[in-house]
Amino acid sequence: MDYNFNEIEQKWQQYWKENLTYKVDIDPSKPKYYVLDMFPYPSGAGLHVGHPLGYIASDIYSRYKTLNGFNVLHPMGYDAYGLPAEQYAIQTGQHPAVTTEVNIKRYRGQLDKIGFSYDWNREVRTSDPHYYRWTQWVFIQMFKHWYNNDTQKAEPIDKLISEFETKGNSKINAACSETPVFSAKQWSMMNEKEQQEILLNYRLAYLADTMVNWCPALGTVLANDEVKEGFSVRGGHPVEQKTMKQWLLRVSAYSQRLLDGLDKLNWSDSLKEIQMNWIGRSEGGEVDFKIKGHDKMMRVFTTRPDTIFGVTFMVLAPESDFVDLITTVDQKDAVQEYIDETKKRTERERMADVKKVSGVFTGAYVTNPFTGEDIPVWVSDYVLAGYGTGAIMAVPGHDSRDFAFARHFNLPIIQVVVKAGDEPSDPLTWDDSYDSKEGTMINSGFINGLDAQEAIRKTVDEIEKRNIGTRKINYRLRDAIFSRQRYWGEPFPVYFKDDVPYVMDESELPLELPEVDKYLPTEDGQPPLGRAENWTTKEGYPIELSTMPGFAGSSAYYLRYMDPHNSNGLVSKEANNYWQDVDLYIGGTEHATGHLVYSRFWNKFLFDMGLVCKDEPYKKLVNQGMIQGRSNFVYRIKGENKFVSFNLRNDFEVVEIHVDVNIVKHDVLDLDAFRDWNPEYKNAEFILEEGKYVCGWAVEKMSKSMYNVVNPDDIIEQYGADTLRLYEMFLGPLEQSKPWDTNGIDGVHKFLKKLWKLYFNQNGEFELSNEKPTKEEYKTLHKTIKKIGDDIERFSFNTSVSAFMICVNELTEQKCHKREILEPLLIVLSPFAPHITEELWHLCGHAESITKATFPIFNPDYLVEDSFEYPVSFNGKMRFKIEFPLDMQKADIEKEVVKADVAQKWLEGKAPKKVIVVPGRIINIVV
RNA sequence: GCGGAUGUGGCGUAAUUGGUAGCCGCGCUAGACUUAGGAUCUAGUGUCGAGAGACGUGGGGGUUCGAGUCCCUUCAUCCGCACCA
Repeated sequence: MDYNFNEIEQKWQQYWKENLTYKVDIDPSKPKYYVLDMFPYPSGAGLHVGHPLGYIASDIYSRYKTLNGFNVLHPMGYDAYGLPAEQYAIQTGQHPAVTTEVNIKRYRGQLDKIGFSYDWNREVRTSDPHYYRWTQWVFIQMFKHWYNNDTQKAEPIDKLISEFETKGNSKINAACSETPVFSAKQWSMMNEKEQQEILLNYRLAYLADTMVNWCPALGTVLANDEVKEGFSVRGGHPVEQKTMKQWLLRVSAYSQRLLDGLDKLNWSDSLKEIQMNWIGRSEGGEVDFKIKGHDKMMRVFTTRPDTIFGVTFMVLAPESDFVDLITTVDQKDAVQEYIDETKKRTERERMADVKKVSGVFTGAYVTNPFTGEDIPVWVSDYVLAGYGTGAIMAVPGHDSRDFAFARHFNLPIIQVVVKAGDEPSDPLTWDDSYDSKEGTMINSGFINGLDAQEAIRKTVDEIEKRNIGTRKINYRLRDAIFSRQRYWGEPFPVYFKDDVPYVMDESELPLELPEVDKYLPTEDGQPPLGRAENWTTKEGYPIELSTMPGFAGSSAYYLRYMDPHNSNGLVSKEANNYWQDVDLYIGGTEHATGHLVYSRFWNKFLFDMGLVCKDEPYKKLVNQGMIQGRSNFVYRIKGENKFVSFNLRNDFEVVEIHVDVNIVKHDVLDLDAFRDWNPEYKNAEFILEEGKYVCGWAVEKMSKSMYNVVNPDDIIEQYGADTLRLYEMFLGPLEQSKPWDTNGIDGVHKFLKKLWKLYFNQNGEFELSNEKPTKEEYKTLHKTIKKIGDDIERFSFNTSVSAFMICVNELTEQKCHKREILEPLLIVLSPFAPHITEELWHLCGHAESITKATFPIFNPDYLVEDSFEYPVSFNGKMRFKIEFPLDMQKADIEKEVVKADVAQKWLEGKAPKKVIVVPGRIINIVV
């Protein structure tokens, strides 16, 4: 019987489905293990061969854990809301729900063919009202909570209100927007609207005027992680800065906890690094500078308070409130002109000429609290409004941006730090600022002679003593803008009364997405929901028109999988206590600053509420590398319909043209297929080399336009899912990015055929012998058991595949057809190739699925040897091998090896200087 | 500029603690079987050299009996962040 993979795979996929093989339930008798894949956005293009890489890895791990007695939760679902479906809807009028449904069906079909062990009973879709009801519900809870910096956790807003009622807000240490101080009495005097506006400053989900990333082409605002270099990540449209009233999540309240939490996580260093940079903690202090001729103080944030004696000017961000306040009459026009100029520039342009120095003097001065000197205040766009206080003290001597600015505008530069071994020098001779991370303070009054670190401490102490500032930690992490002016997303369970937002009662959930006639903004610029009829509460209050962003639905999906059908809560206590958290999360690194920050935040909030038992959601995270495309080229002779083979192309003037990789094998073009590929090439002629047309190749992104997309369905059709699974793993280390190259797939497919043959006799009948295996056969099996177990534990799946090949090669050599070897081998292989092993397992006479088997136990006794063939090196170069018993004494080996005939040649009659013997490893002779 | 990762045959890669560099596979070469081969099997395949042998893990230097692995230095590629005070 031949290995008929198509038949076998369909048969077992059907069996698994009918027998609910992969259904899991809470089972307190077994340890739990939760393996999660980052769920996909179901795009219209379907899956290409790169998408399942991580899914295959996690599936192998899940199956392995199951075989080892764990109760494994391994779910899958869809991040079904998103821009592409909506853009398509705008173009075609087709409801995004319809296209999404079609795409999901296609994804599911493709996933099923690969033979994953997902419990589909637990599938979630973010666009399903049963699901997004809980997204909305969490939003309501965030609205109803504030962050108490003293207790370092979220607390109910009611508690805050009663605090306001009794003591006002002066004693409250909250993560909040800027709010004036008020007393209990003042609070009680406020009307409802005023109170609600104050409360918005405290809520974890709040509405505020903020500078947002506005993308005109998409007609929506975007979060920071959705913008890269001034363009939208989705679609690549330009993004501009604009002030708008938007919903935000107070993620910044959790900055420190998000940072601290990283320590405990088993994530790659590079990923942690990315998150640390994104959160961007910097320690320093805030200092007040008295503005001359005003009562007000100008507060700046600095990480280097020690350099305060080196301050020669101040710089304000163009958006700073101080600009209007302090600009003198004769500088007004110049400042206004500069601000108008900067406003016109897009974020993109601003970033493009970082090196270009620009700015304008306000005419105003502040007083340095330590030197008493007057310092001019400038405005420049190198200072960001959103970071620190939007104002800086410039220390041109020791900061390269300040240095460039001072040089450009001829402002004084003072050296206040000198490195050990250096002499102070004249700043006029410098090309750049002087590195001051370490060194001794000079020209710095009371901190002169101190080491910089010590000086920082002493300066801050002094600042606090004089009550002109405080120690301060700043974070780069911004609150997340949470509204999108789009249709295809979760509606906000929010209505407006007197322009003040209120959340709906939980009983009103889910607030379902209404129908609209068009998926475009309204004529007066309102979001698409402005087109919905009766988009009001029962009482007639208008409902919020924005919808939630993509990360809303993906922030707690891992919790919902634990208890997907629960209609009383996001997740039950029972389910959460059992499944706890994700033990293994596999996905791409592209979510490092988006999803992985937001969902950690989201989870910490739920943890504060006492709803979940773990404060970090993803214990271990593995980033699979990207699968790039491998493109092929043909070379068309200019002006002719004639193509020249790769190695002859330099003899002609040619144009390089992408050719579909699916009609190229081993870089040799299928000429007939090429002629059929495009009518233009129907009559193409070819200049061949050795009778073949050889194509060029390059590694590029996998995309339709490069004709290098390889579809898993085609591979499965040709080789089967087991081959696909093995080959994806065989390509190289999981975490490394690599091009997809179908060329090597034959080897993996041959391996399966070879495996298959071990179970069949010469007449093609299934036959195993019950004979006792030889020592060698046992050794082969147990070596493999050990290797595979170790490899899976460290996600080294590529080496597993070659270990299986070695195993099958050896068993073939040994002509082993013994049940005692070949049955356990099936179990070991089954996580990788579930179909063929299931088939053979049943042929072996088992009635139950191989997934219910137990992973064989490695017995080291089978690997014990009594002698070892030592490699013998001379001065580190291996020259010959010689066998000695393993229990032979070092001294005896030393004597024996020198006596050996072959050794004489290398010793050239001389006595060795030294002989090193590492038992069981190596002998090295120094001559 | 800062941070991270990676450099090994024609190609994908292996070498888990410093101990035989190149496992496994692709491709290639030769052969067997075959009407045929994009099937199967056998042998070979890092480079140079007729050979003995020499060289060889991006380059240079070091530690060591011994370095792909450790240290210093340098180059290249990829990724992330970036006027963050």
